[in-house]
Amino acid sequence: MDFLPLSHYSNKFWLMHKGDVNEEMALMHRRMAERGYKSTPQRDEIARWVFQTHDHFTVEDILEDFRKDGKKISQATCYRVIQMLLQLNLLIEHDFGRGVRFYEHTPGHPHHDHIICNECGQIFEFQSEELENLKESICQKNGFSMTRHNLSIYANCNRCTPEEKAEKAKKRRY
Amino acid sequence: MDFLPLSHYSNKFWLMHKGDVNEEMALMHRRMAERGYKSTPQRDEIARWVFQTHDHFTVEDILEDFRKDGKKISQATCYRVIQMLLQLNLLIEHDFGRGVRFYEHTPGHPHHDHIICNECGQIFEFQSEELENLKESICQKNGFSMTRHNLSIYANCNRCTPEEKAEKAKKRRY
DNA sequence: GTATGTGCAAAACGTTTGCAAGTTC
DNA sequence: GAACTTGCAAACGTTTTGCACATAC
Repeated sequence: MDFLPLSHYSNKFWLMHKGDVNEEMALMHRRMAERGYKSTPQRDEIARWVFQTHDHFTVEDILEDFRKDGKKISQATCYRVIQMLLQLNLLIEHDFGRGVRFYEHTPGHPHHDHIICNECGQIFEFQSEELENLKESICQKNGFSMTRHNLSIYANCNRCTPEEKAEKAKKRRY
Repeated sequence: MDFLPLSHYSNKFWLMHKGDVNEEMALMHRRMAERGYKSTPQRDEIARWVFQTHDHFTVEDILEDFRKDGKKISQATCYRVIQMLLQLNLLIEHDFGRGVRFYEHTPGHPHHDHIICNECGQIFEFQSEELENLKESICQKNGFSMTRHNLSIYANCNRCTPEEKAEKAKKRRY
């Protein structure tokens, strides 16, 4: 069991991957070409944002940043590009039961599970080989071929003080 | 690892618990009294439906059955009663990423995880003590006190033929 | 030039809420 | 009779869609 260095505490781990963004863009363009998707400035702009973000994000997060930067890309396009990235297997979708869909890009981001703090809303990631093997073997034994899985553990973290929790909970939009 | 006899194949397992409905109603009334909720015909009617249903259901499922039976209970009330049952810990909520919330009642229904078939949409249940222990130990080791968790495995089942899958997929609303 | 993608506004979806009227205790 | 619950319709927040215009190849 390994806890990844978490983007919420420090995103050093992921920043080491910064150089990958161009690689991921190239990968995307290859897959787009294969499937007949055309390359457009909007798609590139959104994809670059996505590949640069090493955290769980919502569509609103993208739009907010674009508004701040004065970039005008419509909401509809944004949703459509996210759908495309999902189709190209460059993104995965999470539903943490907060009424919004969260996304994270997959290239360079190995499978992991999530722990969501009930109190402060922070999303933590962890990996457990043992857990992965167990899931796989449960499926195999019972005649399922697993395509993806999603373990969300809701818990109370001991990472912040009650005061910090209250403050973070207040700031949470979702 | 045990596969429960699944309500989707046969609900014999759960039907054995049929006699519990009145017990569950009594439990609900006790908890309602404790917390100052008043007893109303609508609450009883909805609760009875919930406790009689040994399957994953949506609010729309309840309303549909009531419409069929000519029972007039408003949508708003239905949502409100579900919220109450959640508060009373008689119900748990699942989000299988289909845009609707699924519920199942907890009394007499031990914790289990889910496998959702990508092709036919059926929801299967299983229990694994090993898996539960592993989740618990991961949390403990890392300073989280787990309150609940949610493992959804998406897979292709081998339970029905391609034709049946196509047919079931067509019927799926969610 | 044709097929595809974009932006806008409107619709769709499940869910929640404000309020007046009705019910419970 | 005070407090709570209901039903209706309207509002909500996120996501999707229809359509006219623009762009990519």
